Amino acid sequence: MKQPGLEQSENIKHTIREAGLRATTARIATLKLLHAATSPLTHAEVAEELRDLSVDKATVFRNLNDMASVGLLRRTELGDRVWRFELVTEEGVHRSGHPHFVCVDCGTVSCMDEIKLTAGSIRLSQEYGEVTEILLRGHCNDCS
Amino acid sequence: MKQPGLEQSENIKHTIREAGLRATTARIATLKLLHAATSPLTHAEVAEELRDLSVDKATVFRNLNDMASVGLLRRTELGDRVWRFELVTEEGVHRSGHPHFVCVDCGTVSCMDEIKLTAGSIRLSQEYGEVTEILLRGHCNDCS
DNA sequence: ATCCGAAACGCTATTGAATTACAATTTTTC
DNA sequence: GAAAAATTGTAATTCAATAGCGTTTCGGAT
Repeated sequence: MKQPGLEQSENIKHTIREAGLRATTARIATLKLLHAATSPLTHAEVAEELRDLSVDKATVFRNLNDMASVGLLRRTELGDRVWRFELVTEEGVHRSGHPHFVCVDCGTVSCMDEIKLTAGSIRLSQEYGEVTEILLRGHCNDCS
Repeated sequence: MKQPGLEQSENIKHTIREAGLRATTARIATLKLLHAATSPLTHAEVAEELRDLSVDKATVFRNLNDMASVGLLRRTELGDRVWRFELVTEEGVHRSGHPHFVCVDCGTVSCMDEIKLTAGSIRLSQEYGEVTEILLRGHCNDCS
């Protein structure tokens, strides 16, 4: 009989190390939490959940930011001055710089892969600069 | 010879009163400032400009928020946990939200008035939801 | 398996935008 | 011009987020 929890931990460890970070218990727990979550979580929410493991708030902040900066997580701001974090899945292909749609109500981030804003972006680049991220905010169909 | 400054003040006074607020010097100065600005201004920027008139920071905060809540200003959050305010003009393009370009290096915000993402947005709305804000991030021409 | 340097942690203090309490002042209306 | 109500100044406060620093832990090399 397999032990799914253990196997998941090993996968997560591997993922963290692949990203160039050390696989600490706090980081593993953070990723597990975000993996189970159905919407982006705030610093405070993650810190609350990890308090049982006696993980300090500052550590949670640092880990979330660090993992976001290496591409494991996506950091979004919904308009209430609070950062929210969600897992960047393998198949999500966050790399290629496609637009994102963020629901300001539930925080869900949708990747608009198929939308072609490329031509417009190129035209914009000459006027304003190099566009690295396109973000649309609004109320998603589930929330409105 | 007309006095354009005075006339503008009278118009602004009228606008403020129409919105149901009292036309105080701080509010008039704030609207004049935002009228002359080419991009949204932060609380801090407005407060800095109004310091000569010995207007307190708290007053600037309150006035900006109050005028935003009655529809004279638009309050936006561009991802750096700082509110920015811009004029909502009666006739202009500013009526409906226009895209913003934010330089991730220097923080400068540009209003992309002339860019027409409207058609695309309408099309997107059916797929994802109601788009209320369009934001582009990147490196502006001065920084790259 | 043990060692060691770098990375990460816990704790505490600090920043900075934004908000609030309350008394004093200004604006509007009569 | 005077009274009522809205607005302001001052100072204190909140809260997310960040930074300093000594200690601990991780992970590759011996």
